[in-house]
Amino acid sequence: MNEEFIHKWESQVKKGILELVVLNILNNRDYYGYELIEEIRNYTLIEIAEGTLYPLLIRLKESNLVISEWVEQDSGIPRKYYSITLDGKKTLKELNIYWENLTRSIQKITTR
Amino acid sequence: MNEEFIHKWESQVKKGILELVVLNILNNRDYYGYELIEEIRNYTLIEIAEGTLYPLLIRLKESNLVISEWVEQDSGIPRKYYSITLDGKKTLKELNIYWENLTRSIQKITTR
DNA sequence: TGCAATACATAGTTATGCAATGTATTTAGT
DNA sequence: ACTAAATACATTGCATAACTATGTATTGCA
Repeated sequence: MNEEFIHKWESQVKKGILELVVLNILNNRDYYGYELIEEIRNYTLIEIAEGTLYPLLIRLKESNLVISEWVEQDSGIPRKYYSITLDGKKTLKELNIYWENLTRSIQKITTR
Repeated sequence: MNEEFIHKWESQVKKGILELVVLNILNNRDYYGYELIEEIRNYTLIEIAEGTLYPLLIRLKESNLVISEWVEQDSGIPRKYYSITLDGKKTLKELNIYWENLTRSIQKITTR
């Protein structure tokens, strides 16, 4: 009945959260874009469109939170690998703190 | 250093989440708008601007998730009280399920 | 008298997710 | 050999929502 409302809401909820997710994943090791999409799909069940991720990675790069490097493959299309920067790690720490407080707050509200 | 990035990110993260918070609060009892702002501020440390909440309540009403009623006061300005509808309760259940899965997924990523 | 708090509301700005579309290479199936 | 799907990147335009700024109006306090 309210499927449309819920669908729109789910899109809105992803705003900002996807940056948090991507930075946390890149905090473990380097990834290329297409790989990130699969990783997010597998580990979180979050659907992320290509038209969402690539601009997102560009924004992270422009904010100096990640750097990128083209890597030629033995066969196939070259991949652009992304690495988190020192700045990215520092910022991520603050995002994670904010996120933790936020979710704890909401937990209190939903379970009373 | 990246205060600007973090500040923008915090705004983006609130998108959708504020609707979840408001619906959960209204699921306990009726509130008027101004009261909701204080309630959210006190219980969650989430800052919500008036220019955010009032349009949000209008959207919830237009989606038939809440209804509103003007209530005259013995003294002072009349208050517009909001009540969650049956439709709102059903929708809220689904939002809470999605939210729970989402936060659990992110928890896995941030703590590895 | 004037300022802060209460209580509602809207217009314009800004940012992001997403569908649609595009390019190019490789692989698997028939 | 041909075709479709998968891989891998990217951009344009639309819809949506948070926020700043601004506005109206009442009440209480210094």
